[in-house]
Amino acid sequence: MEIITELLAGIVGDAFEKCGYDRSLGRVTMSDRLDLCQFQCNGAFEGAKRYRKAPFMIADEVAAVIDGSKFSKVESVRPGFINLTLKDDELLRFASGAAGSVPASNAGETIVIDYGGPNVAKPLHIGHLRSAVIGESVKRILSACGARVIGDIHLGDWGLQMGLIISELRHRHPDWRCFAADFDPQSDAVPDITLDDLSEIYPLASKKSKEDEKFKREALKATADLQSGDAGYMAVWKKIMDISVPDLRKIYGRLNVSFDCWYGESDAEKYVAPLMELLGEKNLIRESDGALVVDVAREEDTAEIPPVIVKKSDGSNIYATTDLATIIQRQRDFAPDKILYITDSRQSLHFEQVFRCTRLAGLVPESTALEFLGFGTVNGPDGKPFKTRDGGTMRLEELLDTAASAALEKLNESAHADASSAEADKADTAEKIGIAAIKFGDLINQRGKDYIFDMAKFLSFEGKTGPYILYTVTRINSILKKLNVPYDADIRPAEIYSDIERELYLKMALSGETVARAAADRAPNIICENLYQTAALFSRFYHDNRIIDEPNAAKRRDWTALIIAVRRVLMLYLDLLGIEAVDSM
RNA sequence: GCGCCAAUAGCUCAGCAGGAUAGAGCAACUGCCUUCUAAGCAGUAGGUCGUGGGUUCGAAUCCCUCUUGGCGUGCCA
Repeated sequence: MEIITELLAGIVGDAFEKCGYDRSLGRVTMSDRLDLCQFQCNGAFEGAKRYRKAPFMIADEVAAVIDGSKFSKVESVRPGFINLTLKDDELLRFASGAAGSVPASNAGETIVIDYGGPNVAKPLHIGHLRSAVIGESVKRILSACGARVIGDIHLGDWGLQMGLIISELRHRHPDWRCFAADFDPQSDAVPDITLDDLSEIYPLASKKSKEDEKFKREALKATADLQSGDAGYMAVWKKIMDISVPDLRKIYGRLNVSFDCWYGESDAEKYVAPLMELLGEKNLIRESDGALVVDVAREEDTAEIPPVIVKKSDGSNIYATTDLATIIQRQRDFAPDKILYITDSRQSLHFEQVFRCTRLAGLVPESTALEFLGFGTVNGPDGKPFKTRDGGTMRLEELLDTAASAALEKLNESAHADASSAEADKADTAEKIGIAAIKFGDLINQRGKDYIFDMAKFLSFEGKTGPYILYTVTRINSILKKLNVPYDADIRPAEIYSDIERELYLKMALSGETVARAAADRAPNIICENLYQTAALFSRFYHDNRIIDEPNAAKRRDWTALIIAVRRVLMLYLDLLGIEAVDSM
């Protein structure tokens, strides 16, 4: 599809060129003064410097020769703006073409996105929300723009956290066969462990290791032994994976977050030896305090960049090891053009080190982009990292349940909630509304910044929220049902009757640009913002006009076409955010 | 110490490849449901864009100083 501002930039650029100026000055943006025009070009200001001429003179000159066939208004306005407004039929043509389609800005690219990154040792908590939700959206946006995108969850299943759990289990159950020297994986089974056990054991073991040096050493030893393939520990590890992974799948499923690969750090193990060999061949490894490190600092660094530790002094792997080994695996399996990492921004230095090491070792071609997309911390209303009222960590599942039950309550008290809908349907709708509230609330924040997670605000479902968007869609659905017109009916609008409609069409005409920008910046919040604005414009239109009892048949038909197009845009945006709509609420 | 990031309305946040009057949601106040779903709509009020300088015809946006806060700074991830 065509991006409208680019198309207009071509037309205006032609005019600049015709007047003897650089055609790139013809850049067109959406107007910031809709009362004056729909689009503007500020190229005359920029040209003024270069050509030593007053901006308004250039603007006058250029405006006079712009091909006006698509415009109802082309004017030069002091001190040098070129203002453009499309003819209604052109706007309609653009808007109905743009509604629901996206630019192929990433066609032909293969992109691996590393997101989610849950730790299998403990239940998902609110901190895992962002990576999952942002990653899913970025994946969908890039995929919509034509890229072949591979989402990889990159489970945290091979580090110290496993050693901690194993050590604690060993203390509790010294009699378990898996901890015996003569453990036989063929005949000995590991007793059952439950999710509740895990969620109790991990924090406890983690705390214990900070206070008890002996226990810490045991855990480190267990980690190293696990990585070396100790049969008993492997059996316990397997057990933990067997109970943890299905639970993760369930919750990511609720969040409508999916992964193409469920690889973990453990899957990188078989690439660790080749990695070390390669680093050795290139003479990149140096021994330091018993550990093996790679120096990645550069002359021009203003900050001190410490070396990457690729083997700990006890011979075990650290996250840099698995991250590097995983790059080998990804190169081998997918030969991606880009690898995107979506993790907490506190890991930025770590990834800087890993990326530098990757370049030094030549693990991927020079042309392969490695991008770290950090996100901010989720804080509570007090501005400190989010905690429950009793100071604990809020489990993600509990959070989703709370949102869903608040939505259900609201659904029940709603005037529209008639007795006709089954309880099961209501619960399903409430679940979707709750998830929409949480995801939209997260995604609307600029990725890199910390944000305040306020439960009360999330559960109010008012204003600029996910439920507002879903509600807007249900209103359109409701009208279309009463008109007996399918949601996806192919009706082309012929006429615009009011400014609000014109604004809606303009908004829709710019949807391609919105998606392209969100893709380029890996910024779902741009989609959120435009989704809200589109929905809000529709709501204004909705209140000013009544469609189903509009006596003028042509008008009714055009309005029907309008709301179908609006619906298409809303649904597209929701899909790009990974949010499911509901039919009614 | 060094490095990264942030600071915009009472609160939470957009806006930042420089442009015309700095926007939204919430909270406050006023209206609007016999009419397509009021999880809505309209309106009022609310801002020296942290400070000081600089670049520019023009700065919330770019550069520098300072202040405050957050984070990072080799064997957790």
